[in-house]
Amino acid sequence: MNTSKGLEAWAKFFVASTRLNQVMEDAMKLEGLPPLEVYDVLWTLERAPDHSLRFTDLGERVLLSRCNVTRLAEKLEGQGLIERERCPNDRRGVYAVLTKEGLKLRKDMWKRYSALIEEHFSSHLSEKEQTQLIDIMKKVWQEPIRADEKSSCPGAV
Amino acid sequence: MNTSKGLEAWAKFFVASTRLNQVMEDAMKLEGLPPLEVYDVLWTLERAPDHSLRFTDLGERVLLSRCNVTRLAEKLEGQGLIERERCPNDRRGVYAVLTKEGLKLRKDMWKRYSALIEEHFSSHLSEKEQTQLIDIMKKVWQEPIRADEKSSCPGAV
DNA sequence: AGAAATTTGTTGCAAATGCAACAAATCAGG
DNA sequence: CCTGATTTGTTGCATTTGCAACAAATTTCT
Repeated sequence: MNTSKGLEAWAKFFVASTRLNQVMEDAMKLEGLPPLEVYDVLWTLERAPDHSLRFTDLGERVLLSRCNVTRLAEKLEGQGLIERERCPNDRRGVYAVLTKEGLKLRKDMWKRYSALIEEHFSSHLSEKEQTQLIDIMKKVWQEPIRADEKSSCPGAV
Repeated sequence: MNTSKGLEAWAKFFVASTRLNQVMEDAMKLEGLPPLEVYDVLWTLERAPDHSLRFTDLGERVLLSRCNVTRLAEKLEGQGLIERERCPNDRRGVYAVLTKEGLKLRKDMWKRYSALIEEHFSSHLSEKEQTQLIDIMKKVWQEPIRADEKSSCPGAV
């Protein structure tokens, strides 16, 4: 059973993730790009079948509470990045559907975002270290398996 | 340069840190304990000389914006966890000083927090993996070196 | 010494967030 | 069917957060 080393690992992990996230957010904002949360939503929709997801599903994957999904969706719809569509089978349900503009913005954000990842993260690690990190992260957090999901592509935030 | 593997590493890193953080926060809240941000502040003060730090320094280390330091300090003071003390050398400055109650709460929180770290993080990793992770985190984020003593108290050399 | 620039903490305001209550729709089980 | 329980999305409310303006104190530079 581990004590100090495990705790030190957590501390370093926690600090690094917090700081790097902050650095990325600041850099994105500095160029007038939306926060990474928006990227996350757009990218999640892009991977989903028909570029659409029910609000509940979207919230689960993106880690937003329900009310926040409603409000964020409202805002994104106002910017023409997504559209709402009522679910035919379940009249409670609402789909968020990615628009062309949303797709374009996602790609534009990715240009900058991927460069930031490279600059502040990947470039500091050897390929071997990257592999090690991937393995370690897998052990520490396993995303629940979703039935749909297309295979990996750019930055599954 | 490398591309896909570095980006995958970032994605996994980002998701794991976000989710684990959420898990920990929820668990703490479930037991009526304050959020980890409070732990962070208390622990930062505890490590500092005389258990005290100027608001600016505190904000830098804990990653709070200035106004948030003021307000969080206000709240913690109301709960008797810290005290404010004016800086003698710089009449703009305010120190946040840890109280006995603050120290006690920090320790109580740590009992639970460390158990959560063990449960959700350390126990999933071998000692070797923990070492690897520490090394990788160091490469990816190096905390600025603080000239830790009364550094930011001007004129107090 | 004195004017300009910078730092430090506070405050008002607007936006974001979490929580709980809510109505409508669906589901479960007799 | 029918009643009660659950799910889904929305909304009101209180809290939190970030941003910008601000005054006081200090530093810088001439």
